[in-house]
Amino acid sequence: MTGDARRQQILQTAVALFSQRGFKGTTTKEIAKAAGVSEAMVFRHFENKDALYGAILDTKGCQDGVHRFPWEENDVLKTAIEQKDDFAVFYNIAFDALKKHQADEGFMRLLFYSALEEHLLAERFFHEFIERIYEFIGGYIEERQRDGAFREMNPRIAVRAWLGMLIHHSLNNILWDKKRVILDIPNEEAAKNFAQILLGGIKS
Amino acid sequence: MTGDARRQQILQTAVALFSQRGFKGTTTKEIAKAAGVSEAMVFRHFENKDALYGAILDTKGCQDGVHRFPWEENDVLKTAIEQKDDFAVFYNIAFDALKKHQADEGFMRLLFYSALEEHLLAERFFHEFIERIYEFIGGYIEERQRDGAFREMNPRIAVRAWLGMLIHHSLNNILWDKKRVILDIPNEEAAKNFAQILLGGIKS
DNA sequence: CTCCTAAGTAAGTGCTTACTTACCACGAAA
DNA sequence: TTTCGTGGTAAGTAAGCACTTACTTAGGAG
Repeated sequence: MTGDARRQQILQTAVALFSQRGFKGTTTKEIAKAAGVSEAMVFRHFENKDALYGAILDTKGCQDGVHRFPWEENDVLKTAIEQKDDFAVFYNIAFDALKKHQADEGFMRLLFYSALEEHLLAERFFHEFIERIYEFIGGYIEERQRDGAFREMNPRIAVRAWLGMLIHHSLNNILWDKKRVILDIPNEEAAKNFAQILLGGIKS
Repeated sequence: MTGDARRQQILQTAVALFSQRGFKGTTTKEIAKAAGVSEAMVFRHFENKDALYGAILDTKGCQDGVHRFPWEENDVLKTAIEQKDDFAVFYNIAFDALKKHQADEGFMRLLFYSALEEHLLAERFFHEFIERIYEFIGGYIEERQRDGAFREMNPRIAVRAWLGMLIHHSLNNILWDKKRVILDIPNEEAAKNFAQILLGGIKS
């Protein structure tokens, strides 16, 4: 196996373990064993445990789908924004996000762990990704306020409420209500209802 | 110092440390040092590290104010519910919750840690506390739907959206945006805006 | 004064941790 | 045929971990 392939493999193995047990709860020995190599190989490819964790957040953050911005690649959403079809805009943002959260539970757990453990790389992720979400969605709301379509209010509070619905719903599904005892609905229905609630709440 | 007093003191010290660093991230030596005793004293009072963690979740979950229900002790909220003053109901629920989250950051962090670590006491808390919140707020919404004040929809989705706004906002303040870079608003304003958004979104 | 108990500790124990060293195998180029 | 870079490991090391042992103190009862 080439060095690069092995590096990738160790990385993937580490994602799975860190997301299940957290940073402190995962040992380098476990990672090596799960990847089918000796512990020394882990340290040949990554300077130390921290660097491995950093590399995960780097590649996960940059390459994988989780934090590409939906309005940069989702054509349905792009035309909805151009046409100022408010329901379609928020429905598609929600549907897109819920789908991605569901598809990458491991990364969600990882991010949550690193926020609790106060890893500085979690901080970086939030500043690079979340701040831009507030800017983009907040910007759209501001534009629609100028159009007279939405009422006057701090757009960032609306974004906070909106992301709250989405992220909290995913968090429930991943962490607290895995069996869907309290609420068991498909993503389409959640997206539709959340979009209706938000729009009803911020329209003029 | 009496045995009981020391036990309580070790417990409190451990809460602070576990909530900051998680279970695996906290050593028994650190707990002992922070409590000003030798490590052996920790193990005299608690059989092992796990038992110490269990004792924390027990006392925190049962005795402290975090999970008393606001509609059982907040008089302003109780009269608002009787008079079906929808804004006052949701404003007070929000204000109460945000205040409690802010006052007990440590317990919030502990709960999230134990959810990630899949500690069964987190599960117990969820079923004893969160399920009853869905029942109560969901019940109120249903009643107002029968009155014709709220539109037809699954009340639990409305509750999910509502709790999402509140919990996500607290989570942001505790975990991701401690410096309030993205959004810096007092609890009153957050409660007011969230209540307005929800009510606008579910009214007939 | 003696004995007993409860609060307390210094100094371990054996195991695990992150990380290192010194070495091997093998295929391709010189 | 030698040489050399690359992918790989066995066997460490020092520090840190949860937990224990063997001991000391202090106060109160007989």
